[in-house]
Amino acid sequence: MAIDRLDGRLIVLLAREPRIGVLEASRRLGVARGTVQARLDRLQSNGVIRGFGPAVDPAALGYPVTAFATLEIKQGQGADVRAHLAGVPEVLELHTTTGHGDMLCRLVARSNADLQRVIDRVVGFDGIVRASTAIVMENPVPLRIIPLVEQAAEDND
Amino acid sequence: MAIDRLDGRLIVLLAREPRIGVLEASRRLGVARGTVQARLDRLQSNGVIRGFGPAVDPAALGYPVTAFATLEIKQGQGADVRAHLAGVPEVLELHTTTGHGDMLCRLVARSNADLQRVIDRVVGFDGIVRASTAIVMENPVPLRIIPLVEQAAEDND
DNA sequence: AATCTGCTGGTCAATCTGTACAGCGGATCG
DNA sequence: CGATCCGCTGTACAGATTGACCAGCAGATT
Repeated sequence: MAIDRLDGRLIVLLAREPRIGVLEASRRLGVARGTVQARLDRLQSNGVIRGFGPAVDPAALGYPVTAFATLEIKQGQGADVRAHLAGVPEVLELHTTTGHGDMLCRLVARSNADLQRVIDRVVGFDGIVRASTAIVMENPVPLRIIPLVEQAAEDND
Repeated sequence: MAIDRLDGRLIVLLAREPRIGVLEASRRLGVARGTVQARLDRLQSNGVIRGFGPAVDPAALGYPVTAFATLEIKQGQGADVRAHLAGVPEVLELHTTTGHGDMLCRLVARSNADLQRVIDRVVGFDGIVRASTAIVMENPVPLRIIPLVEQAAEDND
């Protein structure tokens, strides 16, 4: 669970250059190949590394518009709303939260006009009382993990 | 840019089982290995697939609390605020948006108490006028891309 | 009809993977 | 203090995969 500096360096290295294999990683880190293999196995069974899936860019797929929608849900309808939203491909992510809204979801669309269609589909469901949408203009910090990994590696060192 | 069914199947296959190589993928898809290689190359230079970095779980790293903060920014301070937030490891993602707030960021923390520290650090900056935070309780739909890829593959087929 | 493009099925050498082993140093424990 | 455990090193091996080619072929384009 707690990662040490070597784990941190390994993760950062893999994040920066995913194509290098275990052997090359061991060379870069200055440790034996078996060590890297053991660390990787451990990190994966720990769940620290969930996998190495391809990072797909929705924009390149033809969905350049991103938005966040805050949804207010009718009491007791949570499960139904979740199931409904899970069925919409443009819903990339859904959270239930504290605070003003009850749920927060990330949407993508083919254009601003298309976003209207997506929102209609998202909110056109009985359990949803109200929705407010914020369209993303810029993304100054894309989803990242390296700084956190470095932080965690130093804390647990 | 537009992906066809084979691209879609390839991406989905890789997303589901990242460890399989080009050879195994070609077997599963029933095409020649060279074809898979060519498709992969194309998808990567298109930017559809940005890479194969490790998917790190912040919770397993010791950061089980996630929150979204909506920030209101003083006019003209955007760039400074961005730089400030980019320097906070617990800020995993930052967007500028339309709507009530001006920015939306995703935070993680070691605990609810620790979240206070993170928020203080985030909002303790001159350009930030107001912040409202929503703590994530559940994550019914974790960040996903497969349904969108399938959608895109069928549209452009 | 000539061209292009993308896919096929095959080859090659080079590399990497998974697995195993013995040795070694540091830390833990009775 | 000595025994033991654990993680890392360095090495070995067979088997699989990779990247790079190639000629042939079918469908679409010009």
